[in-house]
Amino acid sequence: MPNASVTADVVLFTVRREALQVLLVKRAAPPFRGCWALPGGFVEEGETLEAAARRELEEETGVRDVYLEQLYTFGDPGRDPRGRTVTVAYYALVRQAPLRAASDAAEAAWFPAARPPRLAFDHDAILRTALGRLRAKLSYTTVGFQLLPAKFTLPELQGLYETILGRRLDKRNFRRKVLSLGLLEPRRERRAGGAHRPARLYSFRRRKMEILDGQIV
Amino acid sequence: MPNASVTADVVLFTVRREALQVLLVKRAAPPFRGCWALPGGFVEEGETLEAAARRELEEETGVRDVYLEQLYTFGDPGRDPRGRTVTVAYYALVRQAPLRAASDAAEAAWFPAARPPRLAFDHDAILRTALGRLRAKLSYTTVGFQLLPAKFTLPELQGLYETILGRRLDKRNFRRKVLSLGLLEPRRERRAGGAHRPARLYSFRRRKMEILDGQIV
DNA sequence: CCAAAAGTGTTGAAACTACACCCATGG
DNA sequence: CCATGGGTGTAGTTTCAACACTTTTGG
Repeated sequence: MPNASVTADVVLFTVRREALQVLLVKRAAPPFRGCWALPGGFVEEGETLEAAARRELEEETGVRDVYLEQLYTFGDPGRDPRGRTVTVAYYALVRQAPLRAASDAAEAAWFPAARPPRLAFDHDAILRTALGRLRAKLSYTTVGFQLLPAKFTLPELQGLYETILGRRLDKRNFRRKVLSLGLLEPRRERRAGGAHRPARLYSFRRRKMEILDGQIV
Repeated sequence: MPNASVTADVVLFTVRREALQVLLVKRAAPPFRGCWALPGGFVEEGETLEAAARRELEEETGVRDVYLEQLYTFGDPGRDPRGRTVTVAYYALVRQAPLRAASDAAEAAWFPAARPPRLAFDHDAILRTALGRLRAKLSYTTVGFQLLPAKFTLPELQGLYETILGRRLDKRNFRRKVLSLGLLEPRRERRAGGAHRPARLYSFRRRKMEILDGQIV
């Protein structure tokens, strides 16, 4: 006696061009046809909620192997004109942004998370919830590290935090705290980059990543 | 095109006799007939998820006006033998425990949250999740205050924290920190209680309750 | 007057914030 | 040699944990 449709939607973030970006797809079918929306869709029989979120994300955008965490469940009556729909929202983080060129079903693109276009359904509320959660978790967990590639510099890590939190951080204090966590492995190489002094590269020590949830910024 | 049943279940905690207790109901119908379970049931048409949680809680146990917060959504296939069921779990806190005598539908009773009886479905996992969340939130929010009556003493508040966290706290440090929050209004009265020195009563200043989310213990 | 719980201060350690200069590199 | 971003240390403040005795009451 099913009484509702259950969907899994994903708020996928990345950082590009000094800004937090969210992945949206253009809806190919009504309702809200042609409108931008979070990737997601109906949970299939025999499939866990998280598996549905991952499947929909990959189907619609080609993105896989992301850090994924359940966010909140939205089920107000009237949020979907087709009938009672409950969506279990997830938020996810990826390093780079290799979108599948010309995805079969829908058009997908990155948008600034702070100023997204008009969204379908109540997806703006879901996005705001995800933003709040990401900012909060950034301060007391290491989730933010998921947004960087395997090797990165400390200025890059600091810039990431500043971008998401929307405020400047003190260079010396930031370095001291991050290094004191003992999560970073300094590497011999440096970032060749610009016309100036190259920065040292670091990588993560996987072991300690899970354990630690101490406050960072 | 509904594809699942959606239920709202509630993990209601209180503190009685020096222990954290959880409210359970005995199932009157199969599956798991006669087994203890979390109060909850199907979300009705035109009803928000939270409203469903409150309604089910009151219908099955007579308890209302509780502090209620969405916890997590459980939807693994196979968690309900009747078919695909997704449950949006809430956790809730109440001060006393005025159970409705002989509720119409089900038998309801309090159990120690740490050692519950065998539970229906995956309700043991839901309970564990709620316990973890409550302990975590106790440390950095003021949710725990929801478990006390309007007037209470500092030793009572401290005992509450010790009960939930499962460890002893230093009396002087605890008082200093709690009082420094400026949330408590000392009252002229004292608790008459035992054969010993009576403790001063306090009440909450409602205004600041919502604002504050700083770490407490 | 005694048993039992309420109440009260200090000190050392650790963590946080604020702050300014030198270093290394490519052009 | 210079412009630019990378890199480093200290001092004052605040927060935290550990710790023992005096006070008030009922019996």
